[in-house]
Amino acid sequence: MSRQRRPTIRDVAERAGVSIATVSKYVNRQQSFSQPVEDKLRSAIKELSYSQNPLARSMVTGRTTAIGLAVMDIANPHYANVVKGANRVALENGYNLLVVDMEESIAAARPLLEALSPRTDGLIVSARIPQDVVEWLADLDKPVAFLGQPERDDVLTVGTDSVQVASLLAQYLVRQGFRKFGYVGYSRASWNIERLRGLRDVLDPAGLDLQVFDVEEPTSEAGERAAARALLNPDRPDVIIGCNDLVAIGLMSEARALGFKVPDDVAFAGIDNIPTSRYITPPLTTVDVCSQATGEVVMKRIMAMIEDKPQPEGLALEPALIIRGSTQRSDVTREN
Amino acid sequence: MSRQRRPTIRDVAERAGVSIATVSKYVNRQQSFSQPVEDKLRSAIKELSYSQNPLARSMVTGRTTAIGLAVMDIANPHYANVVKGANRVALENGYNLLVVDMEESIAAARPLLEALSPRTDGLIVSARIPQDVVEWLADLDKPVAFLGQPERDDVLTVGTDSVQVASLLAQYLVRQGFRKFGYVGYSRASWNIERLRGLRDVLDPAGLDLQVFDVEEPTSEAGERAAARALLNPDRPDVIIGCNDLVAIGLMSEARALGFKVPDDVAFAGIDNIPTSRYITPPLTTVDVCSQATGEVVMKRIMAMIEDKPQPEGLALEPALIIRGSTQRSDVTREN
DNA sequence: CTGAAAGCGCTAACAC
DNA sequence: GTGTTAGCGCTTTCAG
Repeated sequence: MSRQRRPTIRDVAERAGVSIATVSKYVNRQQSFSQPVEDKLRSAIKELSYSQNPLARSMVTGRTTAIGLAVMDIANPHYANVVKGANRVALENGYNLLVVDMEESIAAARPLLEALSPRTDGLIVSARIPQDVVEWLADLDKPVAFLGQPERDDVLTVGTDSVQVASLLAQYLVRQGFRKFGYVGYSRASWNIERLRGLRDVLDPAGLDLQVFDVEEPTSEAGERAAARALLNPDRPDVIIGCNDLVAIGLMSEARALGFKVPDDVAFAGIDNIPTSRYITPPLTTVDVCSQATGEVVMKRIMAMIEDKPQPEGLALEPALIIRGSTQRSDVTREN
Repeated sequence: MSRQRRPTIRDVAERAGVSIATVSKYVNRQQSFSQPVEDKLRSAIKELSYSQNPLARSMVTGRTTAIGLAVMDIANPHYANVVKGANRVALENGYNLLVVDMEESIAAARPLLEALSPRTDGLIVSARIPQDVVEWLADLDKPVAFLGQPERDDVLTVGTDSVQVASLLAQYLVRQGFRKFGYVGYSRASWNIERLRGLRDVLDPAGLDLQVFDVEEPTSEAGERAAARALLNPDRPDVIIGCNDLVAIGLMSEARALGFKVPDDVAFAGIDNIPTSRYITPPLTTVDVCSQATGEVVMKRIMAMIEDKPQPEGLALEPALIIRGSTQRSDVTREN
């Protein structure tokens, strides 16, 4: 019905009897105007219900006031919370956050980012992307920040330190008296090797055993499928660490289905501290990686880059051990 | 360092020794070329790692090949899964999905959508937005689809029928022998009244009691806070339905913390069938509202609108009852 | 099959 | 204060 061409700046200029430059300046509040001109402008804009075309504007200014955020899997609550944090800060500062989901697909990353990049003033990207894409991004005339573990000095990366996160967890578990460790990792993730190192840094010196398993995707379903491998062997670990909470939840669920008592037969811990980990039985011990704060910090940092301001100080992300029932055996003195 | 301007079509043309028109046609695969030209084009593009600027393209074509999706809360797994479904279909068909989070904030909707709209060929919007924004969207020169319950005939809405969903659940619970019902709703959501009606359609004729409570936000935390109100009264329900799984999970968790046996003292059910509902204890009975399929369907429909094709057939969304432990009392004969 | 040229809607000098 | 004009990077007639 009312489906018609959007009015342009030229329509407004004609109607108000002024030049298009004047309309542009008015719309962008760039100066003051004589009363008659201002009145005509206001009514012309209202009558046509004109609004700026941001695409055309971006073409000439080179700015979009939008920031892109590409995550590996929006269905992972960790990423959803990163988005939450980033979104809030973006909105508070007059930016729009445009989120795209890469669906854990490395191959799709490049075209997705190519399409996203020109629509934004800056890009926030999950770190687990191929090196050539990282190069391409770094060469881009556009601020880029990565989510995750720093790998290069010349790019900004925000996230908790994976080595530290894993060590924190391992130290606690050692103190709890666990002796045989299992780690169910996701070797396709860039942080996997760091987390493994964090574990080994603690376990190796103590001479403790670590069995390593792998999932094909970092989900609860994959965790469930991996459980039997880790549990049904004579040398079964007495505590199993999932590379993230999702995996740990799947592992623990399947362990219980197989008849194991958690944590007495086998204990479980995860990493991330997603909301669900509090609600399952037993509640999951994990490490809070500050998902939402990560989003906030990366947003603040990329805004500083875009606006050529100095990087804000005091934005450190401190991972925190969250002790819950999944690692607190009844036969062991509890800490804390 | 190498921060330079993105290469333009002109750079490619120059390098390949052809005109920009030729480059454009090549990039858009609009015709075939002589072997030498094709070779030069390919290598020039590769060497410069050129990619089209979609903004400039949109300026002239009027199309963006992007579709916007505005959700109320990306941290709600239901929406995250809608995004998943929509994203997959979009990608398969050469569109980019741009997601924005409205953070459950009605006020923020309008400006967010105004910013999103011109960047897309069509908009998918969570239905719970103010009427004036709906009007504005409907008058927009752009296909729009809503997520949720149909409220107007002149706009496309995709989602499972909330009345049906609630009735399905109520019928089952009645068959299970429950007599005193509780519903913890979220009155700010447009679907709340429908869900309540679906419940009443079944309970009223049977002369069964329904106590209604409300949460201030549809989250597990709010569910936890609401639990005491619903449980600590002499006339406590024997089954409590959360308006969604998140709320139900919070309710059930707090009920257990208060010492109630679930489902024997009090049973719980939710709506949505989010992944977590399978992993908690006891597993949550719920109704699958086809979150991911909703995203797929709405995407297919809006693509049809954008491309002026007839609406695809056979895309009905059939909600399904998912029976789990949270409503299966040991003293009652189990069905199914 | 290839190229020249006219814009898409807007902003940013630069004149007046 | 206001207007003129030259593009932003690209597609699209229309010639050749």
